[in-house]
Amino acid sequence: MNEYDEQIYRIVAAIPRGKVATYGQIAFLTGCPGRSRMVGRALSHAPAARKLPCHRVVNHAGRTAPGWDEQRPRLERERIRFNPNGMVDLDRHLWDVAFLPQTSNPEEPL
DNA sequence: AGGTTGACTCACC
DNA sequence: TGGTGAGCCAACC
Repeated sequence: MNEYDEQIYRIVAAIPRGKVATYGQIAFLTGCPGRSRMVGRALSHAPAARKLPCHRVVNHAGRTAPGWDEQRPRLERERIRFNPNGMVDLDRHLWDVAFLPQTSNPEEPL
């Protein structure tokens, strides 16, 4: 695994229970905004041994990953709400790390 | 080497 | 809301 993937995994591991993050958000936190596709790829290849909460990552619209039917039940198990259209209610559950003070380092796990 | 493919996003309709 | 098209970039034919 390369350093960039490691960085992504660290950030994903820091997503709190009951919250979700978007691929773009994570790409931004790695210092490489615009690389959301790379985030998706890294997560799709994430080793199971890491036991990452990758179900807490959705796309910018709140849609869950295509072809992964277990993601939604997992989210609902943490009391995350879905809109009638099948999207995560981002207004309610989006990880608000972007609003943290600058003094905190989002790349450090909590 | 060059075309295709994605767990994506944005700007427009 | 939802569709489309362009930009994106590493992995994979």
